[in-house]
Amino acid sequence: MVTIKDIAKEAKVSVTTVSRALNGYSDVNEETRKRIMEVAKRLNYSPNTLARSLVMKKSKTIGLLVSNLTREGTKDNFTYEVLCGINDAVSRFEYDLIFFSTTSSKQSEKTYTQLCRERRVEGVIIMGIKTNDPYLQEVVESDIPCVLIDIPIVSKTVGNVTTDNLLGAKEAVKHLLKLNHRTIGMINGHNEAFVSQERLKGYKEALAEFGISYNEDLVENGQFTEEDAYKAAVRLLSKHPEMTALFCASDIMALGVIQAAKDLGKNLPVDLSIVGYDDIILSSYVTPSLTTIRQNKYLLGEEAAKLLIDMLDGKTKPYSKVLDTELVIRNSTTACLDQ
Amino acid sequence: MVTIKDIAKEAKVSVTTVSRALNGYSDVNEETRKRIMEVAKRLNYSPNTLARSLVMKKSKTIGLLVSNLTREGTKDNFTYEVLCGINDAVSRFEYDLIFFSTTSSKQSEKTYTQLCRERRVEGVIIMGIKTNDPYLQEVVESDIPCVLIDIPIVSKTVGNVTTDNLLGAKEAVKHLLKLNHRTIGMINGHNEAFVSQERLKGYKEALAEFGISYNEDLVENGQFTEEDAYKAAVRLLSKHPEMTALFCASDIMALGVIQAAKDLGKNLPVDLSIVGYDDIILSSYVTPSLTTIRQNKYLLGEEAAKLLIDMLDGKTKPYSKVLDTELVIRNSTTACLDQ
DNA sequence: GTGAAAGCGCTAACAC
DNA sequence: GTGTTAGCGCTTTCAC
Repeated sequence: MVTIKDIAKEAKVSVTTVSRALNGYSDVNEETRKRIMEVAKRLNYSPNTLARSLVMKKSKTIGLLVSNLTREGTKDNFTYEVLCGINDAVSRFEYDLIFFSTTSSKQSEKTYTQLCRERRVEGVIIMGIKTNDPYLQEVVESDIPCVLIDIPIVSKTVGNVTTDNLLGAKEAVKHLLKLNHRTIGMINGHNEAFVSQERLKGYKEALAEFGISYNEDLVENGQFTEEDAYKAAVRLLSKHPEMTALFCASDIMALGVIQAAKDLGKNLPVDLSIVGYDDIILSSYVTPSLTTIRQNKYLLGEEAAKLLIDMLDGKTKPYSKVLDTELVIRNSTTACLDQ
Repeated sequence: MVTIKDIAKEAKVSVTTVSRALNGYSDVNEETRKRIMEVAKRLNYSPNTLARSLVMKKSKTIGLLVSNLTREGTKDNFTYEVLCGINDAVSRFEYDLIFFSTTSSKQSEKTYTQLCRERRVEGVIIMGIKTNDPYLQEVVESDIPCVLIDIPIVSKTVGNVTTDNLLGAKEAVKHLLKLNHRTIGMINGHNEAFVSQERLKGYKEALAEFGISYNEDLVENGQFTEEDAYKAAVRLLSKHPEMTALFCASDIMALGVIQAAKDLGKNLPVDLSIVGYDDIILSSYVTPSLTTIRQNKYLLGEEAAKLLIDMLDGKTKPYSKVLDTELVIRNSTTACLDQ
């Protein structure tokens, strides 16, 4: 492998000059620069970023920690789309992305800080992590710049990007309320997700605005999975036949709910209106097509990467960026005719 | 940042001994080792892989070149699932994955070899690349170990993993032939994909087996997109009203074909049987649900990573691995009643 | 069993 | 404008 030493020898200059010429410093004679460039090209030289990073203490890499890069994420295109956004932004700024392959078993062996320091990443983007993940505590205490996706923590080194989950959920439920529904259930995710907490708040606020008191009996957790949501829906609908609408904290869960309702002999959407959350591809393909709250997942990733890079460049202190959501009305919701 | 030098000082030994102790060499006194380990832990030491890689000339990283990590890939969960497989396998073998963020504009500035050498990756996995991509030629000539996904090239340093596209397509078309269809069209991808060439061969072979001569007028390219496939289907179905079945080289395209057929007033599947390829999630959700050829995308990624790592470990020479496909029969195909 | 010393490929004072 | 030198953090002969 050819090094700057080889170039130096060939061009009859010192390695310093080669380094300076290659890095575009101004204090190099135009002629020598040209000669050096020519030699570098002829020898097919590639700089060794490992060596450079070692001395500069800058690796130009961003770590990516995805705790749910699993086949379950396939239906839900969430992770993938966020990834696209991150990748596009990161590449625009000449950083490379290193994928930390972390399984829960490995987490116990290696701490978050170790993971990052070993690879000398300059910053980290984290997604899909639960609020009770042991890494999270470390992230906050660590001095490694980091941007969290969907976890509203801000510290000296930690920023985050998320969508407005409270408002999104509120809008979803208000949509149902405006359609005259008065007994509205909710299938939430799980308690270890900030988004679930926020979406529950939104649900409550919407009800309150319409003078309806909150009944915790109408809310169940579906663990963000189709199967659990199916079961939760069956329980909820059996126990509360008066329920005319259900708000689900994710489209995947709404899929399970739709199936449950069908299996219970419900005629959708007349017997039951359903609103999802996310706007995944499948939403427009299920029958009935799903009314939902759209999150711009690509933008979520892009903004996360941009925020992190701005932090790394010292252009900004960490902060919390909240993106808008949008109600998408399809065929799974209709006016309530009861009473 | 604490280094082995700090540990050496603290433990009152030389850096050599620290290095040996930390790396589990046998020729270190048990007591010294224990002391060193204890100090390392107390100082919260993390090894610097950059420095290690520099001297060892092994980076324990695998490059990932994905040329279509775009939002268009969202519908099609292909890239995502392959990625999951790669990630799982790679993490099992203690490698990390580095994502080369390559846009076509960047490709012209930096050659494939440069990209790899700069980061000193030990090997590369490439997917989504077209057969006319300028990088491909380089890949073959380069001495960097590489595994291609869905491109059947083998060289001294290049292996590949793919599914049996010829057989898959053949099975798809034979399924239609057995249902008594005799005028079967095909919407293929584009000529710059090996899989398209193979699937076309499979289509031809199936027809030949049933004594039907190939008519190129019944085949159009749909560029692997829903929109182009829609247009191609409209053209094909208008020009050939006698056509009773269509084989599509991807499910995404089949989605477009279904829409086209509906828009032309066709009653599916009675008026037109459709077979797709891939078995994406949407396939079971569209109406009618799609008969298709299933590819195990996760396995594709997993096998690619395993092959590459085996090559890196010198356990095997590069070779071509072909995975099986499976016909999944749903509601978009039915017996032909014509004649 | 342990240490001194060289070197991986690069950048950056500092001198000239 | 260019070269000398030191050093980034680590591994690895080689000698003791």
